[in-house]
Amino acid sequence: MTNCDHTLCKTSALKEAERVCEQLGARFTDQRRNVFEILWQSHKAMTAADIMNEMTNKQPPITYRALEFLKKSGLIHHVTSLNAYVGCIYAKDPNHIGQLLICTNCRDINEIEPKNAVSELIKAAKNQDFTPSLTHIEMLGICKTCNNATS
Amino acid sequence: MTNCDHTLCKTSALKEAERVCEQLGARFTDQRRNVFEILWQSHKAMTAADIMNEMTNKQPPITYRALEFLKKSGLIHHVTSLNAYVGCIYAKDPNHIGQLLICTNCRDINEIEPKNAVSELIKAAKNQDFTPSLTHIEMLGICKTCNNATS
DNA sequence: GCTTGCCTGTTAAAATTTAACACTTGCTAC
DNA sequence: GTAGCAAGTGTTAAATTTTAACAGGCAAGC
Ligand SMILES: [Zn+2]
Ligand SMILES: [Zn+2]
Ligand SMILES: [Zn+2]
Ligand SMILES: [Zn+2]
Repeated sequence: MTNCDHTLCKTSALKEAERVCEQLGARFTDQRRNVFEILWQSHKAMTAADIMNEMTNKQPPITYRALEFLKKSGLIHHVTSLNAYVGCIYAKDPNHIGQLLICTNCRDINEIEPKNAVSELIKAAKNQDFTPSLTHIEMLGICKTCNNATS
Repeated sequence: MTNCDHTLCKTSALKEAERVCEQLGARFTDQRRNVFEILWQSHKAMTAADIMNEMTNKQPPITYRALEFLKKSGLIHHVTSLNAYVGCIYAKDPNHIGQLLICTNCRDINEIEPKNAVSELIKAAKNQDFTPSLTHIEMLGICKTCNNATS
């Protein structure tokens, strides 16, 4: 997501977050907004500690509770291979499966949407009589920008 | 992997581990073997603590070092969404991408091999000029056995 | 105004992972 | 065979990450 109009990107994410909370009958409180805005400063993965350091109220439970809420609400993704977090750009679609291209050099994350890969996986799961509930797809590697920089 | 002849399964995994170490010019030491055999008692995900509890030498660094080695050597997978580990059944192929069906009820893991899903992902990555190095594909859900049990 | 449920603030503690460093072991070169 | 080296271990402790527990506050509905 290096080529986004990020001001716009962030604004619309905030709008979407408010809408989702409204719909869930939950509140988009100061703490939750604080975490959300910090994450949306960029598309880079941030650990809980990274986020906590930038928060107004820096106490661990505050941070973890907000992260937990945002994750459950589908507003952010937990990047399991880095144990970090990133804002979700498909929050509109609560059933989408996050497919993350994660740059190990700059930690920038590009969330893509190839339905094909997912449908192949679901097909394979069905073959094994496996009923999926939550899927993580994460590719670690080097992004376009970092690739160009080193060459 | 509920339908495997597990004695056989485990024996051949051990053979393979010895071969891989040989080839890497590394040693399959007592500690590494200890961790490996504990993991291969079943196809269930085990946390570092689970494993440590069953080891002869129960000191954290011993456990973590062995896990690190086995992971780097491609003999086990780190199951990032559970922060746990499981033996790899495709260790012969050092370049394969682990695709794990993880039962959240019994923690049993079925490693599958649909090349289609992977090739779709790689295609998508290429479209973004992203150079992948390590990919995690993990589906959490309910396995066949557990499904039948509850119905 | 009072209840009820959600959310916060605060203090600790538990769980997980890593650093540092001295020591041992197996191998190779002399 | 023995000196030197790299790989692996043992041990102590600390850093990092995550969670428990509980008291208090705030907003919406009766
Ligand atoms: Zn997403
Ligand atoms: Zn990058
Ligand atoms: Zn594997
Ligand atoms: Zn199961």
